[in-house]
Amino acid sequence: MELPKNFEPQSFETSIYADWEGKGCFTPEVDYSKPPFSIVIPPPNITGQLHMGHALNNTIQDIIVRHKRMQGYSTLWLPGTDHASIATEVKIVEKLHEEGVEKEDIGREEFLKRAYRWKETYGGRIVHQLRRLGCSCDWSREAFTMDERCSKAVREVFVNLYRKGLIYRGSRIINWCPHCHTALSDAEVEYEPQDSNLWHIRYPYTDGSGYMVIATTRPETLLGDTAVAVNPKDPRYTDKIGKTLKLPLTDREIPIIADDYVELDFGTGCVKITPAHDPNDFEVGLRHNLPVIRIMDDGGVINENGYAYKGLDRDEARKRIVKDLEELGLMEKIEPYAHNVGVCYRCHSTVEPIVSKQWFVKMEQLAKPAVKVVKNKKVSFIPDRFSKIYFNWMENIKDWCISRQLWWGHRIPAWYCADCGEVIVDKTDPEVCPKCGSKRLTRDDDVLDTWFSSALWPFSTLGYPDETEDLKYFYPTNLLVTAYDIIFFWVARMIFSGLEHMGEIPFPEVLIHGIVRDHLGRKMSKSLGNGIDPIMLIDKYGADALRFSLTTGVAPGSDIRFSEDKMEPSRNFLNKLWNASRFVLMNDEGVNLPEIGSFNYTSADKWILYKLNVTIKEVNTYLKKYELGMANAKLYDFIWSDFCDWYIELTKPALYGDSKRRKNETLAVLTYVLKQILKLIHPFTPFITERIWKEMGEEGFIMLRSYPVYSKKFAFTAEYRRFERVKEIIRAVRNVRSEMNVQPSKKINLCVSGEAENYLKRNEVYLKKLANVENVVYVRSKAEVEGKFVSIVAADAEIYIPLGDLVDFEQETARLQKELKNIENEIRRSEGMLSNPGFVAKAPEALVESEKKKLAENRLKRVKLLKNIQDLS
RNA sequence: GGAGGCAUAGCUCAGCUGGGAGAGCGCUUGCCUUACAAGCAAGAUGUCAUAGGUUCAAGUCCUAUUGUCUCCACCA
Repeated sequence: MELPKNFEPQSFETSIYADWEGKGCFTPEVDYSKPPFSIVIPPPNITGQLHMGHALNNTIQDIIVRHKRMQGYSTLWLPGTDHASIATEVKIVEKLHEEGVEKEDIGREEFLKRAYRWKETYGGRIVHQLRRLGCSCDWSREAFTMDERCSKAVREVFVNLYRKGLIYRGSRIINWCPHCHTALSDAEVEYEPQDSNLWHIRYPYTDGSGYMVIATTRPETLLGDTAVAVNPKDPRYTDKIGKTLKLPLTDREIPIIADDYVELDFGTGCVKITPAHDPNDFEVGLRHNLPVIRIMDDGGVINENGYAYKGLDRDEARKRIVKDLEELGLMEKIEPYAHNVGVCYRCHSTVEPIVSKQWFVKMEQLAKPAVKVVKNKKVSFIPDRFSKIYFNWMENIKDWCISRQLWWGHRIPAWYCADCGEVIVDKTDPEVCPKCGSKRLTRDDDVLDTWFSSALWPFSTLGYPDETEDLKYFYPTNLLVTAYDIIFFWVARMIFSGLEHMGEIPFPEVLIHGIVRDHLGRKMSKSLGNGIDPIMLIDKYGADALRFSLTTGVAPGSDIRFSEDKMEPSRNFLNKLWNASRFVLMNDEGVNLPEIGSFNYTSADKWILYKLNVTIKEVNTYLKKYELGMANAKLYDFIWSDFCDWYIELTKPALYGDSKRRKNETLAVLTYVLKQILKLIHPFTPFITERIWKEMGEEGFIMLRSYPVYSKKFAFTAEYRRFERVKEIIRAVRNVRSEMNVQPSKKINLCVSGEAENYLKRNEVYLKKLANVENVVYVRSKAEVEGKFVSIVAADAEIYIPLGDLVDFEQETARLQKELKNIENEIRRSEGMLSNPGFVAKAPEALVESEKKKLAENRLKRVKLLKNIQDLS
């Protein structure tokens, strides 16, 4: 039983993971004698590589999952990947392009073949990286949003929604990406600030009575104008309403209409209305029954409605139109103007609002119950403030555009009859038109928004629409863990989908965490090149160190600033744990240790067992609340400070002493505490704990053992407090040694008087070992102390350290004066509180009592200090 | 325009339902003490952004201000 001298996580992490996986440790049974606990992973895109965001998200999940598993839940962490329709298609198109091929050249079927091949090659990459992280996912249940199971669920849901009238097809204004050639949902549009101009253009009245000036940021859309609007209450234009204008650069005449949408105090108060290319204008157009003229094709090129500008790209058209207007004297002025421009979240091209025929999900009816379950806390966000973000979105939601003009994804299950025009939406592919019997059916070319299938993830992965055992046992899942940036995309949609299709919430809790930023607080991104590769960190420091770093000093929901230098403290900590374990193991000579509780504990034993017990309680409490940062801190402190710095040192006299019995009893406690420690911290650092566990002479894996729980048999409160006093005295002696420049190797003697004699006698061995003391002499008063000495004052003890020539009276006086000052400050504080009648009357009694006790002790200390100072002079 | 977060030691951040300011890194001093120098021991360092308020008691609760970040909306 011995560990290698050096802590080298690289040497064991991979094989331990393979061992776990091979033995089926991650695969839970559907077992009704146990409570279930399930989490579905936020499926990473198959295009992705593990980044720090994934590392954080999955570390959090794995800690919670491992804790629950050890607590005896039948625990399922269901992994999988997302086909990421648009992201993947963009990638594959790019790759084809590099080969000199366009997707249209090879056709849909061949394209999909290649896409699947690409998925086979790269889609598993991230899944293997999760294994490196130590994620205890049940790979036997691994899902993919486009696999058979999930696709069946998608089809089921689409057809059901369609039949309920919650999915419809219609011409609406949607966001169009001219680069990806597809529609986008509102959530897929990002806004970027852009410096542009506000062009003021003259639109002449048709009656020749001058012109109206309109202001626009998009002069090229002039070609599609079908009206100019003014506010009905605008006195400048009341007499103009109903007149017509000659639309420059065209042969069209357009009316002046009145609409409240126009602001009085912006621009000129006149707005050009382009229903086909602006969402607001589209609404205005509907109200006033205006024609809708599309002037751009799907690639952002001006079409046949664009007069002389036909065939020009939208940017080029803008330049030409501005130039032509200037030449015609129709450009009143050009003002610089900064505004936000919508861009595609995948390719960052400027999004073009256009009118187009698309499929939509009607949201109003679905959103209502989804808002309600969060309002009445059936689903809670942790931290709670994120529910506001959710409400804000859900309560202002518009219909969801779900069709995408892409090939990679779930193809919409709708067929059109060429003969009668019937639309057929069904769970099985139709052979003939049910209305006219025609066989000339063509399937809709579009695929569904990627998020349509992700919305079903908590139940599609468990077998929906079939009533599988998994679905019955594990649904609803227990928790969802995700970053706040996909609350809209994903969380909200899962909630209303679960309610609609399962009739039940998908999860009662949503744990929201922050984003990993770089050391300057910037988002880690490819374009900035400031990302850190988690796999590189794992190679260098080990997965445990990465996991520990990601949970150190974090508050729920807040962002993390991360840089590589956060890895060293974690690695050092694990090295500490490694070496402490080596210490325990190397002293254990394979003898049968006595059972814990079968012998009398020493004061130090009781102290550590008490502290361990408290730590167990705290860690469980924090884990239950998902306060990983706090649990992490408690473990760190207990292991490093209490166990390593104090307890291990305290055991050395017994381990190196003559009594075999004492040695074995001490070893029994050491071993017990270490095992508890390993279990406690296992969810955070699974590899090192499993590796050490293998040397501890236990059968099986630590990951399947039960998690420590608080035990009343270690409630040694009084003993703990007394031992804390011993520690205080040890610290004080060390301090004196240091301040008096006593050589660390030099042994000193202590003279003790006061009632502390009682317990110090019993703890002498620790005093001697930890403060390097030769002899402890118990005296009545300091008169008995020989030679020059320095003194330490406690409420229940006075300690004199004869140091002969090392003692400088002046220095010693100064030291005692400083101590006196501290004590007097404390006394003043206590007196202040206790002389306040409000405090005595209203504060909790226990607090008042402890304050009184402190005051009494400090007064005693003051008296002793004053005496010692007096005696020096 | 609307909503929210953050502001604590030189740096990065903890601080739960109010009750004597903490960690890591860095810094100073001394130590290779047979688990660990990726270490041990002893230290120094804070008008907890500002101004009010509530309370016996405020880093913690309330209000306002300043700075900063984010999300939503998107007025042409």
